[in-house]
Amino acid sequence: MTTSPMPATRTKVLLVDDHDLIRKGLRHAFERDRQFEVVGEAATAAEGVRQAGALQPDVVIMDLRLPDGSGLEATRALRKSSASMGIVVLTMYAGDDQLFGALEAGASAFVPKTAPADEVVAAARHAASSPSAFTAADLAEAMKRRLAPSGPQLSPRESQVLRLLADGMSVAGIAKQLFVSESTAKTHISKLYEKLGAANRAQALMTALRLGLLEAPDAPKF
Amino acid sequence: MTTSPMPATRTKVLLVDDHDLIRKGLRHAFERDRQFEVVGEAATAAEGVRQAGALQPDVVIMDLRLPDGSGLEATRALRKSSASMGIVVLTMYAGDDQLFGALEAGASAFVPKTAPADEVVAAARHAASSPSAFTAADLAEAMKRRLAPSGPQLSPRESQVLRLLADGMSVAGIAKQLFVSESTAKTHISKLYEKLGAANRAQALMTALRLGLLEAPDAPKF
DNA sequence: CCCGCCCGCATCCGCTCGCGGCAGCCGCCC
DNA sequence: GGGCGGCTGCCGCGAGCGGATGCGGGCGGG
Repeated sequence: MTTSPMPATRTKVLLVDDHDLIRKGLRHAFERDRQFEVVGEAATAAEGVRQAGALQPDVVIMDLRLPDGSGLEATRALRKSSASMGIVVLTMYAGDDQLFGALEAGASAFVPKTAPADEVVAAARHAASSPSAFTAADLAEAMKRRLAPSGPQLSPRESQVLRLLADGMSVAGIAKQLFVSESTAKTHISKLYEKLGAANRAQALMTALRLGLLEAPDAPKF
Repeated sequence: MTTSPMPATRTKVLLVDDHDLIRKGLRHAFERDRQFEVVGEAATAAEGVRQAGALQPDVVIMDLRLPDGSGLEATRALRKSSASMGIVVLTMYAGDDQLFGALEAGASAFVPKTAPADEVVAAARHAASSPSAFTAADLAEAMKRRLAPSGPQLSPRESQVLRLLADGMSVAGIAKQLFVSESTAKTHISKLYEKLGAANRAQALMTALRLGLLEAPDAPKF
């Protein structure tokens, strides 16, 4: 435990979040603690990585949802450039399955934005001292979620077929796309049905969507 | 324009947002301005309405996504109890179509959380003086989005058929469910394809999902 | 009043789909 | 080495699907 105060050099913090309000909230929280010094703010992943390179912060507070791409990518980049940097990942949704991704990307801690501001500071404190340490609870939960249910495993071929089915392709079309005979395409489709417990295209697509095996069409809301 | 400063009595502000970080950011922003005084914070819609009744704030900052229901409901309730209260609606997503809903519910302003903190304060200032005034830009955009594209209109029967298709039902099954002949079911399906520009079930389902005509299966994320 | 739309029903036709069965190839594990 | 499971590939069959077209009734707006 680094319980001893650090009078000379304070822990440098970089805030990466596209919401100005959140950044200001974080800054407010950190500035109340004399251990920390907020050395920069960034609203995008790219800007965050750039500033991290320039400012060499001890801890980065990283939002996962950023306008120019995933905060996971940025986290990966940061971890690659520095193994000792503390990276606290913030996420909007508490039950986010991206926890697992954050772990893989090399985050040091994972805090939902619903948590009180103090908790972010506490996580940052912890991350500054032991940057590669998720809490046991975090790990346990992530593992439980990933390993237990793990829907049906699709072969590469089946995944391709699934995506083509989602495009409304016919058997003939799929066969052409994959350079195989129609019979083969049909076999793949049948296997797909079997694994998904579906009896036809419609059920297969809906089930695949439900299991996250297929990218949701995600309307532009108009 | 109430440009004159208010030395005696300051504008009372109530913050309603389930994220502590955001609340702290807002509080920070408002406390820098001597016109305002943050008189309360609430993390839920119910608590927000309760505090609004007790504290009688001049302006309420209201998040739309709250744990115990929509901020829209709370906004409606507040507006019902007081026509003169300023209500600034905050939302996470800039292009949120809930802008329209916020307008209907009686909000005074609409600010995305990506906006700089100052803008929220500015909106609150504006809302305090003219609580029922959306900006022209807000209105124009909401109208444009609502009236212009408005995807294909499905008849009630077609919507039913669409939902049954999503369940993987066959023509015969659909006919039985709807107590009509198979011919009729087929007719509806054909009409559906026509309206959705689809040639088969798969395309119809994906298009319907993309247009928001069909509830996404939305996995429990494990 | 007529026109357009939604609903319901029907027939014909050709094509596609989904199913069952079969088999070669590869990697893994005993 | 031999067995086994998964991926890939192929065939034929019957049922279901999609397209085109026609008919009628009810309801609402120009």
